[in-house]
Amino acid sequence: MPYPAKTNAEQILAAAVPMLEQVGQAGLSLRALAAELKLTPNALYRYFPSREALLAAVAVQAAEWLLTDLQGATGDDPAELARRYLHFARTRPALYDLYMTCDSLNAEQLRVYGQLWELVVARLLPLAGPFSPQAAMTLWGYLHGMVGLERSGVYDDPSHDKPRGTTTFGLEVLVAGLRSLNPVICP
Amino acid sequence: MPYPAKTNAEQILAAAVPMLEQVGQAGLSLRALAAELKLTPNALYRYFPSREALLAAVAVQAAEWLLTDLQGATGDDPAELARRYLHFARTRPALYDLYMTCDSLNAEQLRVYGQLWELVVARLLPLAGPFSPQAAMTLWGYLHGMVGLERSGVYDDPSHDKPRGTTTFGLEVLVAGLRSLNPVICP
DNA sequence: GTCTATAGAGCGATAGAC
DNA sequence: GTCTATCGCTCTATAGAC
Repeated sequence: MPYPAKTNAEQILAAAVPMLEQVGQAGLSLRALAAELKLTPNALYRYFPSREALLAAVAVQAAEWLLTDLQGATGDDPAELARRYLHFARTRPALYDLYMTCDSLNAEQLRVYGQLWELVVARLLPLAGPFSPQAAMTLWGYLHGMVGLERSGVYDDPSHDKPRGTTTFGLEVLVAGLRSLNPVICP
Repeated sequence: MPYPAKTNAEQILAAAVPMLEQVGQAGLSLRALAAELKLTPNALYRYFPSREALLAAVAVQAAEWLLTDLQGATGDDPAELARRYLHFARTRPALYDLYMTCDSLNAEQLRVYGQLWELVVARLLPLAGPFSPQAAMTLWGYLHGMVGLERSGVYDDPSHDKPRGTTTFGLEVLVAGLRSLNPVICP
């Protein structure tokens, strides 16, 4: 055959991830990705029908990695879960962004997202009991927000001494609040 | 004079705000903005040296509006402050985004941001006392995160019944947690 | 399955006339 | 201060040869 396969979907994804981390979601172009793989841009369309589909595949990859990370948390302490979540978001910001904002996932791809949600709800059961879903959403929102604040650089503003290490402080406040709302469950 | 002034900085900003809300930060183009004002793209450069400078001016405008909204909150209840913050972020999402992510502000422009910070810290003094800065950052992070979650559509996922109305729930948890950490200040 | 070539569109910013 | 004209660059996606 005159044109043997030079690549495959896995290879393309593997090249897309570090490139995404460098240039961000909006900056990732099929042209640059193809060049990195020493291909013409057109070749990628054999494996992904559109740029959007490729990004969706990367988002699923990100969700799977995050799931694996969170599954590694042992015990009932939500702080361990939070620590791992923050580590992923901080060390792979563009991947985390894509995971949070990608809205072109099909039903099959959404399953990983569901697994993540269920894992967190299950881990918060000992702390929050029947309020576990609400607690999970609250914790998720808090962590997601702190990641955003850290990234926007509000800690670096020298003129209005922002407190350092607030992320941990807030987490303790949150856990304390959950405990106080469930004195029976968590005596 | 053959070419009298057809516009000014205020008018340009006034046109930029609704256009930003429609197309988002990345989608705002000088060409479209100029067309809206019935000008050629080049005319805008008399009033703003670059697209980035124009966006910075809009971000400051956004911060000023948010400050005015928050100043309208009376009493010591953080829920009122939170309600107004959420209302701004929900009703003017692109403006809120720009306010949170714009990183090309000069020192003068950053002053409004400082005023916002100081207002929140002051309002949280009765609740958190000496921990007021940490409490402010925690509350800010939580609200910012919930805005992001709401926007990413996690509440709409039908397959994994996410709890509704969690934003209020989490706020109460947060306040309860702050109270429990400061039993002396808030008996 | 990859290639060349191109369609078709977008953008920020600048030069110089008036 | 606004205009015309343009530079120089970006991109996704498609058509058809091999």
